[in-house]
Amino acid sequence: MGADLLCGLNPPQREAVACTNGPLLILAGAGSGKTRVLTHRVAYLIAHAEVPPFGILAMTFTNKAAAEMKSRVATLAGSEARWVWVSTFHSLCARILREDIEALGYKRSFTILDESDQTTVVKRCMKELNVSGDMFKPPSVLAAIGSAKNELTDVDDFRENARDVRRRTIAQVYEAYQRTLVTGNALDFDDLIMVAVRLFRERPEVLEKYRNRFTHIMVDEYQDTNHAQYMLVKMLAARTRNLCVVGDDDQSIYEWRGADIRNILEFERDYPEARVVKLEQNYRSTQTILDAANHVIANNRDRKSKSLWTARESGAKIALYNADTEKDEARFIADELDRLIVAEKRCYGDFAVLYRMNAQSRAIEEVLVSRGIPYRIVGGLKFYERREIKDMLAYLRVIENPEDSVSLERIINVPRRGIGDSTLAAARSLAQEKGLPLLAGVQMAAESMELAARARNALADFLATMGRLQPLRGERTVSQIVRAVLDETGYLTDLEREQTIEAEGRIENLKEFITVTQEFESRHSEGPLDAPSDTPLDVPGGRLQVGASGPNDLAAFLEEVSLLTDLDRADLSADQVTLMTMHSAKGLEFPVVFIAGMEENVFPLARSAYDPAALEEERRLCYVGITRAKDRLYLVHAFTRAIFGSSTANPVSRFVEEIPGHLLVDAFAERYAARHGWRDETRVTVPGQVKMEAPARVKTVGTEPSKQGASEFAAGDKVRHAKFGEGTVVSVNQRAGEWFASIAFPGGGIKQFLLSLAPIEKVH
DNA sequence: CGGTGCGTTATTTTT
DNA sequence: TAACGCACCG
Repeated sequence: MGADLLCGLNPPQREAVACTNGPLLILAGAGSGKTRVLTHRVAYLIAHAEVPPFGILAMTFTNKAAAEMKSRVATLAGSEARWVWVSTFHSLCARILREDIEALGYKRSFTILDESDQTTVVKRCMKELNVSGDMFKPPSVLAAIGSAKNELTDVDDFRENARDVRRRTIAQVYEAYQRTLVTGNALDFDDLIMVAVRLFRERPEVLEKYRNRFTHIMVDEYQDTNHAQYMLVKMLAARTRNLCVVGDDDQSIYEWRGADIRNILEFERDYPEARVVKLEQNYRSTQTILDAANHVIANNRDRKSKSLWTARESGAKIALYNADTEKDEARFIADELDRLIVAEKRCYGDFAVLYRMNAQSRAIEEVLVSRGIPYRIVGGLKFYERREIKDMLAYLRVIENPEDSVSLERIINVPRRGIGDSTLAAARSLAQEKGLPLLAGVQMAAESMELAARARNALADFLATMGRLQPLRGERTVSQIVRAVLDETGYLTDLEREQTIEAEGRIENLKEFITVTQEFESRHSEGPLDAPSDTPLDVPGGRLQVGASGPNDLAAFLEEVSLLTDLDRADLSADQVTLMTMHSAKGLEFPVVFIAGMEENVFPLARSAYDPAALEEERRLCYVGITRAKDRLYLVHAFTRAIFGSSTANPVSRFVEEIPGHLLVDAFAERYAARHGWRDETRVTVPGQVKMEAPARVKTVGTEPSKQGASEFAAGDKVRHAKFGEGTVVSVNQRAGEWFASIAFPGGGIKQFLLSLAPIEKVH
């Protein structure tokens, strides 16, 4: 059996699978069969090394990766596999904390806050502390708090290390924020990890329990771990040191979110006895695509050198298309897509369109809709972030955890019941005086003579409603509770009364939400599958509790939902074109990939261009994007792009320049022009609302581009414009035989000019 | 209290 | 473009 598991693997893969003891670092390039190695290794541990399955812990970042690994391990190792713990970092920590968090003074019914909840709390804390929203943007304050938590820096540490005014102010907000969470018995995503580490530190006997349990630990995407996750893994693995981490420093694209690339670069320092295996054979892409990826990434300094190779032939060249605008870009993509469906008998599911920012999806979507091409968007507007869904979840959370003040604030006046800001503020201050959760403050306020009778009645009504809903917890199934909330609160009636398309959409979403709860119930009523009665932790499959609708159903549902993302709901098997950011595309592959927006200031983003570390991360993102493609890759850039309202002209991305010319082919010259002829995109909108007429194009394929004006100006030149005054040439680029210059004016932004017409002269 | 309208601002986001 | 915060008014 053990030997079977080594069949069909290449030598380094085999080495990684068969290395069952001690620390192991697997450097797995893109498409090198990483998941295959991980799953085979789990099966091998069970079958060959006789490791009990419940001693194996495999950690991933996404539920999707966890689910895939789980099912593939099941295929290889059979029913034994369900005892293996395959879990995301966050759900592992959530489960550990549900068991033992009481040791730290939280209750086991704690709520998990998502990002929008966090923003709400931070904004409120800033307001209470009179911190100016101009100087301190809530998202950046939140980011500072988040990265502190990722570094395991608590409020006290943070305050002590706050040197300047800014940091000291943030320290105050952090303190207030954390106090809000603690009194609300709530944890944010970062807390899940940080508090778990704290639990291990303060309760060695708890750590000991897990250390003894997990004799073999595996971590996927190790390059994306942050310090807290690193520490968690280190603590868990300290006894046996049977730690296998898999990652690729070239695919580290979450540094901005706290991922610490040193975790992988310095693994051998942490574990000097570590074995290192490099997987460099790529089974995914053509040689041309790999060459391009290798050339781009070679421009990064800080990396473990490796070079991907493939046994596949070189394949098609990478098609580069210079679109006029983002609309033309979308049109080109749709054209090529249709063409390949016929010419190469492709299906929609073979294609992915990748971009840097979600905002770019719009133009592409519009064209796909108008052509009737089926597509799916990953990311962007999320199901669980829709208002009505968040409202329902907030009700459920308050029912489950009445101390959850964040959720309570969300729903106390939804639907409208006449509880306004001032009433709420009164309740809040009453609660704060006594250090009690908000609900207690609401109860006091309802009886307080300080408040108007109308406000008191409104509060009393609300309390009565919640009083009817609260007892349903443990008595009814989740879907029954949701229905009760919709009815009792009048939420549904209000929406129905609205009679708008928007309201109808919300009702549809609520129906969908009920379906989600029902699915959850049917999954959980299949009865105890395999849970031994001695410890509820022994449930494989990421579930908190097993069994028919019991008292903890709601808790389990809420936990599952808080840790779920849209990606987990997306059905990637349907025959549709996939649109998503390059970040979301990590770990996926497609026969044909389009990368849109290959322009400076878009990709790489303008703010990353001058920060070497940020630029390297952008480049890794580019590497990830390129290596998603199996057979064909398209790089598309637009001469001008309307984004956030105004249009800007950007030069082609430096990443395109980093690809050797012989790997590229001009898609326009190759076929697009031949099929369509030139179009007459004549109007170019430039920043500052200046509209400029460019001559209609009368060019035919093969005509030499005009060289006129080419030598006149160059980047860096100082020029004077008749209207805008002195400026500096940022770039000069050619388009359809005409030369354009981007000129920066002090204080006036960057404007685009047609050199043959614009009133500009050189200044010496 | 709650609705309207204006001005500001703008990555990426595994959980 | 579009979402959100804030100020103002009924």
